[in-house]
Amino acid sequence: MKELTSVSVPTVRRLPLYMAILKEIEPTTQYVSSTLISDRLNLEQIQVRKDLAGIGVTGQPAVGFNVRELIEAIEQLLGWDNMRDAILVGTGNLGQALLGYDGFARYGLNIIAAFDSNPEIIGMKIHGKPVFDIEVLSSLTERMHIQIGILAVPSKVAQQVADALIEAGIHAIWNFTPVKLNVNNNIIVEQVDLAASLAVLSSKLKAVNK
Amino acid sequence: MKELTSVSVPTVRRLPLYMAILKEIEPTTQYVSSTLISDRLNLEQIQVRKDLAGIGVTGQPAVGFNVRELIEAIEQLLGWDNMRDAILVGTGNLGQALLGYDGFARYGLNIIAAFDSNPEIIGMKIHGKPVFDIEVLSSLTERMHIQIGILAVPSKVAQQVADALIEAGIHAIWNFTPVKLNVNNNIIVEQVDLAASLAVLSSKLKAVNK
DNA sequence: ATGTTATCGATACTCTTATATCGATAAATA
DNA sequence: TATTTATCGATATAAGAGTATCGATAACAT
Repeated sequence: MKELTSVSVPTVRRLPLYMAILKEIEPTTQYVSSTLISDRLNLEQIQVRKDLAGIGVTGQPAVGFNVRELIEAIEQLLGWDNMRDAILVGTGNLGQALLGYDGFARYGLNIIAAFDSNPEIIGMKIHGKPVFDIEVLSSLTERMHIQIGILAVPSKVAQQVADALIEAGIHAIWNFTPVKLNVNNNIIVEQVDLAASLAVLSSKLKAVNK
Repeated sequence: MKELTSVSVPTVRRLPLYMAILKEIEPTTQYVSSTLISDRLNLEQIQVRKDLAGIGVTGQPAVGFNVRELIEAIEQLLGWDNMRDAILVGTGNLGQALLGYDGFARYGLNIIAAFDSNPEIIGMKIHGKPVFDIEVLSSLTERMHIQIGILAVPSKVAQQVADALIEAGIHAIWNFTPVKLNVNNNIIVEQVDLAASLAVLSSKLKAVNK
């Protein structure tokens, strides 16, 4: 169970899918084949096998992969084995929804607080999480060594708030705005681009309709 | 302005980014260069140019692309030129947030109603949108010829609700669950996979930290 | 008027990702 | 015990996406 080169992004994106299946079958199954996983996900068998090889686990010909071993390897690679604290900026619709989503814990993410600039919201709690003034961002992040910032602010201020996050010591930004952020390349940015996703849906629908 | 082959998904995903810039400069600018766009988005100049060529617009050497023409081509390709109606299923945290997000209008999407199975919510309005019983799904979708369904239900029932959506005549599913849906290939599925996105962020952070 | 520069289109190349093939292994079956 | 079958690893091939190069064009500056 060693990792030689870094795992590709497409592979990493599929790992949570594999994980869901593995967790489901774990109680009753000791070995799993790449075929079983690929069938359930409508993927190619060889793609699953290559992904698993990529994360450093080896299977046994004619037998399959050890389920427990796979789970541990993926958990370790994704950091789901120990919790990471994060803060969220922007308590609009989306920000509030993310604060209330209890599924992140399963993925090792713990949002400990939110920040906003609206005086009417500062000091309140949303889904049990305190909302602080964006101005005091760094006091919390630095004291608690927070590395992850979730960006859920309006587009117009996205870049500016991102800069503030980095200034406050954040290393990784989960960007829910449709803005391509301009940051140093030592900062990790992962974007959830709803506009892009909708564009794909929409263009495919358009292509079918005519 | 003709489209020869279908535009690639990566290209489509970048179009909204281009659009934001085009809309911004439109009032004051008639021609735009691929360099200007690429600089503002930290992309390669040639990638922008190839994308624009891909959607069927031609520029003028030494001059650039006509801004108005670009906007119209992209709007047409993405279907932003005329509104599409959609329904949403699942009024948990995420569902409610999507109902309240007013930015979709800009992308030609209009959520006209929500559906849920919880009797306490059925009959209410969320962000001004009515919530109906999931059981009466088809009566609305068929009457109004709705093509797009937004799936924001718990993972356990995702496949089952997707089947119900298709049964009710939905052609395209915007899937916010982390479940890989199993559908006929005449049905369009576009997934917003937060688990996958978080996995990428998390693995990159893990790689940096050691 | 002439040269320089920014720009595009077309073609070629590289890199990453996905898929196919084949021999080896061990379980299950005849 | 022999044969079939499902499975893996390794290597090779194909497909897709990104990037580089070069000649042509027209605006701008000299």
